[in-house]
Parts: sequence; C-alpha cells; structure tokens
Amino acid sequence: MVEVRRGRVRNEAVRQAILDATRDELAAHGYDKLSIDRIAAAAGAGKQTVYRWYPSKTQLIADCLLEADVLGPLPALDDSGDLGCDLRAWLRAFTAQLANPGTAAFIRAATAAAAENDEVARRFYERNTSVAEAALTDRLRRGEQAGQLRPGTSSVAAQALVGAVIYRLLTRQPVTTGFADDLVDAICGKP
Amino acid sequence: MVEVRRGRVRNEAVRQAILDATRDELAAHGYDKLSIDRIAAAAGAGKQTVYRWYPSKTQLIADCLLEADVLGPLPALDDSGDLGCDLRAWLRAFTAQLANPGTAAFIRAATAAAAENDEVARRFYERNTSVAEAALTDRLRRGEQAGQLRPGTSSVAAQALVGAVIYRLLTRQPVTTGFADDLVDAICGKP
Amino acid sequence: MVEVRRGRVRNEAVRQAILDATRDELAAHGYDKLSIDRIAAAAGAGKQTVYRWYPSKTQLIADCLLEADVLGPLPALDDSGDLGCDLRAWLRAFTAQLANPGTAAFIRAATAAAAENDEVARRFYERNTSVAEAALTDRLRRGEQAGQLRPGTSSVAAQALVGAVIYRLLTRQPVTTGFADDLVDAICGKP
Amino acid sequence: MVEVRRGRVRNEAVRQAILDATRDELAAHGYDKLSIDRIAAAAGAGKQTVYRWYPSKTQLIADCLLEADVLGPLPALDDSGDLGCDLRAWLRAFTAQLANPGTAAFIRAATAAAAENDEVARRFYERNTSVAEAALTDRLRRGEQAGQLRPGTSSVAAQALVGAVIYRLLTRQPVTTGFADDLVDAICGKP
DNA sequence: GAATAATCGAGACGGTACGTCTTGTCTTACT
DNA sequence: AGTAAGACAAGACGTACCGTCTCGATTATTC
Repeated sequence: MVEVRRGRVRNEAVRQAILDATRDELAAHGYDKLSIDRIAAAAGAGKQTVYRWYPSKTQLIADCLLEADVLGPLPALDDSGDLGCDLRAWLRAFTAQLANPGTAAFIRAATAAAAENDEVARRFYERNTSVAEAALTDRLRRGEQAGQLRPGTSSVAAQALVGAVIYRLLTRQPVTTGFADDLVDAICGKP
Repeated sequence: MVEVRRGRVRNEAVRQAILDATRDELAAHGYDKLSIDRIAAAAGAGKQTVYRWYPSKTQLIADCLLEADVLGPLPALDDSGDLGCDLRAWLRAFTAQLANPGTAAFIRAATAAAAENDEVARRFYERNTSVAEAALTDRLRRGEQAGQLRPGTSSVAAQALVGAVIYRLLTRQPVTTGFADDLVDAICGKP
Repeated sequence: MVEVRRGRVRNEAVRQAILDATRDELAAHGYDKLSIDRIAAAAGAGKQTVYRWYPSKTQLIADCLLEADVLGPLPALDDSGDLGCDLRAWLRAFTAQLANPGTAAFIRAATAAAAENDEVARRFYERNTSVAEAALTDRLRRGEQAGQLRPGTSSVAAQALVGAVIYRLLTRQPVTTGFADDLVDAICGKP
Repeated sequence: MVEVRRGRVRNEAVRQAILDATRDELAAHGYDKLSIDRIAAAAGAGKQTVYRWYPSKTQLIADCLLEADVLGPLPALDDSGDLGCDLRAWLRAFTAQLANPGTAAFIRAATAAAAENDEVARRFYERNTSVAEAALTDRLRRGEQAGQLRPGTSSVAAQALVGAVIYRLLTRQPVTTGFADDLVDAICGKP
C-alpha cells in the first residue's frame, strides 16, 4: 500500500535559503556565535521551519558542509605521469581557494563543528573523502605503483596532505603556494 | 619604586580549581556546551573570581590548554642516528596518549576552541610548538642534514605529522600504532 | 437571478463539532490556554475549516457562548403577582446550574473573553439580554408598576442581580440558594 | 541562628518598574495580548528578572492589582445619617474614575485575569474587600440598623453594587452618574 | 589595634539566544 | 468548492548563560 502524502509539501527552496544563510553566518560570525534566530531572519524563514528541516545546530552545519557551495570547482587531479607535478597543481588550486578569508573562516567553523560533533565529523570526512581525499589517494596509489612514492603509504600520505593544510588553518599560519610546494616535496620528493 | 600589593592576596589554589573544573567540563561536555556558571560552581568559586583570572571564556580555555595536565610526559626525541626509528618511537608514545577517550575528547574540544578563536589558536600553536613541533622540527632538520630527509622539508614535515594525527582525530578514525608507523614511512621512508 | 452555490456544500456537522470541542476546551483549560490547533484536532477538523467558519478566536468563542449548550433550560419567569417569590424561584434555578463546576468554569472563561474583546462582550450581553436580563427586566417592570419595586429601577435592578452573581463567580465565593434569596430580598424586600 | 543574606540584594525599584510597565501594558493591550518580552523591555529589565519576581503571568497581574496605583484615592464613605446620600456620593466618585479609558481597560484586564486564575481572583477579592466592599458593607450595616435598608442584606447589597458596575464594564455599557444614582435607588430607595 | 584595600562566594542584573508553542495563511491531495 | 493534513512566517513563551555589578565576609597591608 502506498503511503499518501498529505498536507502542504515541504518547500525545498526554503531549505536552500536556510543553508545559504547558514553558510554566510558561519563565514561572518564563526561556529559558536552562530544564531538560529539570525539564520531564520536572514533566510526569511520562521524558526520552526529551520527546526523542521534541522533538529539541531550541528545537523544544520553538517548539511551545510555537504550542500552549500563553499569551495569552488577544483581541477581534476590529472595523471601526467609526474606525480609531484600533478599533486602540486592540484594542491595549489586547493590552497588558492583558502586565500578567500570567508572560505577559510568557513573551513575553520566546519572544523570546530566536526571537532564537537560525531555526526558532523562523519559528514566532514565524507566530504573530504569524496571530493579530495579519494582523488588524492587514487592518484597517489598510481604514483606508488610507478615507484614515485614509498609503497603502502598512499592513504596515509593523502591524510597528511589534508591534515597539514588544516593544521596551518587552525594555527593561523598562511597557506601559501610555497607551503603547498614544500608539502608535495616532503611527501614525494623534489622533481 | 616598587608597586606594593595591598589587600587580600589572590588565591592560586582557586585558579587551579577553576582550571581543573574547566578541563573536566571540556572533556565531559565539549567546547560549545561549556558553561562558566557550571565551572564556577564545580570549582566552588564565584563567577567574578573566574573572570578576575580569565577575562573571557576563550582565554580560560587557552590557559587550560597550557596548564591543565592532559597529556602525560612524552619521551625525549632521541637522536640514535636513525631518523625513522626515532620518529616512530616518539609518535607511538604520542598516539598512545590519545587512546584515552578523555584525552582525545579534550584535544577535540581544544581544536574546536582553536578553530574558533585566534587567541586560543595562538596558544594552541605555542603548545604544539614548544612540546611537539619544535622537537620534531629539530630532529627532522638533523635528519635532513644527514640526507635522511629531502632537503628543506623539515618544518613542513613536522606539520604534516601533527596535522595527520589531528585529521584522524577530527574524522574519528582510530589513531593506531600502525597508522603512526605508516605516517613515519610516508615522510622519511621505510627503514 | 439566483446565485447558484457551486462545489461541495459546507458541512454543518463539522461546525457543531468545532463548537463542542471549543466548549470542552474552555471548560478544561480556560480562556487564555485555548488552542485552535487543539480544538481542530479534537473536532477532527482541519485548522482551515475552523477559520472558514470563524475568522478569529474571539468570534469562535462568541459563537460558542450563543450556541454551545452550557446552561440547561431555565424556567419561565412566571408572574404570580408576588415579585419576590417569582424572582426567587427563577434565580434559584439559575444559580443551581452554576453548582456544576464545568458550567461555572465555562462562565468564567466566557467572562474573561468578554472582558478582553468588544465583539465577545456584545454577544455576551445579547445572550444575557435575550435569555435572562430581558425576562428579568420585564418582570421587574410589572413589579414596579404594581408598587413592589421602587419606580425607575427595574433595568438597573436586573443588572444588579446578574452582576452580583458574576461577582460571586469571579471572586470564587459560592453561589448558594441562600445567596440567591438574600439577593432578591435586597432588591425587592422580604416577602 | 540567623540566616545570612548572601549575594547582591534584590532591587525593589526594578520590581516597581516591572509593575508599572505591566499596568501600562494591561491598559494598552489588554490581558491576553500581554507580552512579558514587552513588559521587560518597557521596564528596562531582563526577562529573567521579571520571572525572578513573578514566576507566572497571573502572579504578576495579581501583584499589579494590589500595588500598581491604578485607582486614584476614593473619598471616605461618610456617615451623614442619610445612607442613600452617602452611597451616592461615594459611588459617583468611584464611577468617575472609570471614565478614564485606561482605568476601565485595566479593570477589564484584571477581571479577565481573575476569571482565569484562582490566585488572581483571591487577590482581586482582597483588593475589593479592603478598598471598597468592606467600607460599603460597614456603611450599609449601619444603615440597616437605622432601618434604612432591609435587614440582613448589607453584605449582599455591597456585592450587588460592585457587581452591577462590573457588569456594566463587561458589557461595555457606560458607567454614568445616572447609573450610579439609579443603582443606589434600587438598593436603598429614593431619598 | 584600627583603618584601608583587595579577594572571595554568592547571586541579582540587563541582555541574547535557545528550542517549543500558537496564530492565521497557504498549499497539497482527496471528496 | 469543501475538507483533513500540515508546511509556513511571525513572534511570545519560559530557560540557560553571558559578563557585570553589588552584597557581606575574609585576609592582608599600612598607619
């Protein structure tokens, strides 16, 4: 038997407006100054509607991580045969995004949320897995097979790359092109 | 002329009680559920006393990071001549501390606090610098000079080591001995 | 040309269910704890249907005062020639109804509603006028003409009778048979 | 052993400001549109402070009835020997107060509150007892002894006087001097 | 020893945000 | 078009904390 949907259908556009407002609030005020009242007002939504979609602040942030378009499109991780060269290109594009203060603030807020909450952490990992870590691991594994990387270290190396960037963000050290290059050097040697 | 202190002297024991209560609260409730009211009550102190020592919540947490005895004593980073061997020993001791759930929770809370607040971040970095990163960088630099590490990467490598561990903590992946070994392998090759 | 009604006809039974639910809610929770959501649910109706019949909460209560069958049938105010005797009989029947706690609670809720809202007050007055005050005034006027009441006071006396009863209800003093008798005595003398 | 007062002492002036704001809000918006948020803002107080003094809306209103200076000073109920004359003078002064729309609105709001809540009703009665009903009853009793009132009706007559005025207020009928005179006539005869 | 001065526990204060509840409107599918 | 269901914007509810302030009590220095 089919479950019949009754009543007014939930408005996906409202959910998107809430997500957008949340992204802006995170970038503007950070994680723990986040205010549902303010988000609802900015989204032109009632508080109840926010809570209908997201029972808790952390779940809201979790979804925001997945759906709000914070990071711009990253270049595909090419395989030119030269692992260091490919990694360098990709990592430079990645770190370039973080030059935008709003993006960096958002990532920091997301990090705080992930540190606080298991659910957010799970999604934070999924996001990094699907968008960055998996691509990295994949490319690293091919480099490993080509002898350009020490055997058995592709997965760990990917986490070291991402982790080093997060560590720089957390400790407020600049994430420069030079840092990106050094990082690739440290993992897979100079060209 | 010497500025003479008049009136009742400030009670250091109270400050320690506040710090202890803060550490317990951080481990128990996490960063953003932290309550000054609760900390004061747990420490048997008045709120004003808390604020007299620490003008803001973030500075309280920052100090807690430095003074609360969360991490046990880490072994000195020896120089046996074999960089990989020395790093492995040290990193295993470090990760072993994180097996304690309370310690891991505290580090996560500290990470959230650092992500949120510049002042905390600065102290967080100091702590890692003074206790871990500096020692690592120092040892790595000698390894670099001995040709056991790619030139110019010692500083970045140290951050990659610490960053990878934090990334594992954030994403709730276990920080095992095997992971520690793989990480050292990725940075300076198999023995 | 006759205006033809198109579409489904409005269901009078639903309106009655809403009114009944309102009466029950008023007696159970009082005036200001009244919830349209709860009334609709109790009546098995949609909220829109409630609002289709009654544009506002106050109008719903106003109608409830007129139509909900709270007071049982009151005896006719006979004219036996003895004004005091006739009044006493009628007032005893009236006050007997208020011995029922639900009825008293409903009257109190109605009083609150009338105190708050002009529209409700108007209907509250109509109800008392049509059912009680008019009959009283009419009988009193005949008593006045028979010299059993001071001239020109019939209208005011009717209001004093009703007002005294309401005052006892408001101040939670029991509305006893003795009180009814004393009241009649005060207005038109002992038999 | 003496109970020592600890902590900051509660500020009576704040309580008075809350009471004043409540009186104004009642006169302006009526009983069920009353907003604690608005009262707190108008009193320049935090909401918590309102709730610290008055755990519930009804208790706030109850106190407001007793302490907020709504009714101006009423003349003493003299005993000139002529009961009707004395009552008329007092009742005229009383009804004159109700010509002020704010006062009438406040009384209506108070009536609604009393109808809703036993605690308020008890205080409402106390107020009327202490200020009006007791004085009335006392004067009426002397009139009764002087043969100017039917025996045994002084208490009921007082309630009929007050009740009739409330009834006029509730039903939005004007409380005029003429009405006051007629009311006195109905109770104790023309002069 | 009395006066002065700073700290202490306690807790009231003005605010801000929380998460829930209710109002009156609007939007579905069903009748 | 009426209906039950229920999403929606708006805004009040009563609670929890924040950081400041104001008490009496305590503990030191200075006169």
